[in-house]
Amino acid sequence: MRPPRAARVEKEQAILREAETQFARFGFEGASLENIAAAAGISRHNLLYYFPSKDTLYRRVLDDVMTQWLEGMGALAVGDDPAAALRRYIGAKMQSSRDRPDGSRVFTKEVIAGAPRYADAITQRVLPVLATDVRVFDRWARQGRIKKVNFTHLMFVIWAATQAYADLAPQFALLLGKPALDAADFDAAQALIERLVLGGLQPREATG
Amino acid sequence: MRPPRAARVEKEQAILREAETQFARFGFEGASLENIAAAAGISRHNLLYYFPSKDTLYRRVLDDVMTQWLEGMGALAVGDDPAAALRRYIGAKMQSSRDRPDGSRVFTKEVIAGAPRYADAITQRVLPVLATDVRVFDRWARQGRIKKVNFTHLMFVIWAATQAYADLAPQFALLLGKPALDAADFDAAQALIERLVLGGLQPREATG
DNA sequence: CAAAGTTTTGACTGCTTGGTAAAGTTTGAC
DNA sequence: GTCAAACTTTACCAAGCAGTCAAAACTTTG
Repeated sequence: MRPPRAARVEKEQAILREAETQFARFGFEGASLENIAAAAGISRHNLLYYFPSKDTLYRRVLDDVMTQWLEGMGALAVGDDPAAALRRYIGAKMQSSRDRPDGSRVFTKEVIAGAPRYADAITQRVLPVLATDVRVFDRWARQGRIKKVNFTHLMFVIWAATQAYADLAPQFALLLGKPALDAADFDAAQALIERLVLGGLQPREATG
Repeated sequence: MRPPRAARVEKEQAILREAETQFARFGFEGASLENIAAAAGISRHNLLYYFPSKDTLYRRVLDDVMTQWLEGMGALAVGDDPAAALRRYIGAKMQSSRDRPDGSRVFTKEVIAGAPRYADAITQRVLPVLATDVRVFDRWARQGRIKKVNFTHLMFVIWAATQAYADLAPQFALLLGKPALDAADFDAAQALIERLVLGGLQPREATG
């Protein structure tokens, strides 16, 4: 029998959307299938028909988030202007923080807990892309176009800074006296991060 | 009756220590008093004698973490050399990430969830100290000693970068192919963050 | 319509949760 | 030793949890 995929896919997406927000708020252990199902407008038993276990659902959410991230990462070496490439990468990561903060939050919570359920995917999917990007940086450094620093840690810091505007947005908003971050905040943050990264990679004239 | 404080304080500290690791791993909803008590070597009911509710215990953990952080923050304006002050501040924050990563993790998880239980403390305790620090930056900028940027966001980025080496340490370790971050990693990260921040604040010669 | 498939629901299990009330035990001051 | 305060344990509660099994309802296709 040819199943009417459209309806099914649509329902799965609704479940995944709600799961993302609930996992972001309560973490794996704290979130409940009951609440996720209710938010998606179905019963828990029905949810368990589409995703046979809580673990399966959780991994799907993380898989989707990571797939989106890796697309941005792989594009770092496109073109050959370091400044342009870095700006593009920072912009893309920042856009993820704006558009899909809950995805980032689920991922961060998983990592904070020690990645008990997703360590394998991190090493298998992220590590090769990271290695490629670091090699690009090294080439640029050899060509004298950017200062040679520890590029692995540079990527870590860029991740941390850009993801913070998804994960820690509530705190930042509180400290800015707003109900939520607005476009101007994201623009200011992005400009600052670009400045720090590009300024720190200036090839001539060391700092301090 | 004069209670023998020593034993009591000691037991409370043991509970708080275990609570910090459990909350860091599982979050507020996911952590259980049963497990925290067991890790501290007492029964759940006995724990509830020292901390009358899960909420009380949780807030105490966060209070302690924040108190330690604010000490470092308030010291930013000591002396009058921007570079030295920033280096000192980054170093202090980085040291917190090394020494007490679980504290940072509990805090981050709370914020990611939208700070449902701690928003008041963040505004009441952090905001004034942040405002003071930003004013110091502004003075330095007026004196032409550092470039004028958005200093509030600068603090956010410094927090994000330094805390990441507590919160995201498991991910970083995985990607570095180690069981855990070592002293060299923290040193390299700290040097890089200092470089980015100080390089980005260079008063003359804008970047790009 | 009827049969084969897909989707939804109901009943149920076994377990853990935070919290209360009360009884019991240890402790230290006098 | 006495007595009260500090501490610990036992018993209990109502609620929520993930997941299994089978039956029922609905859709689609011959």
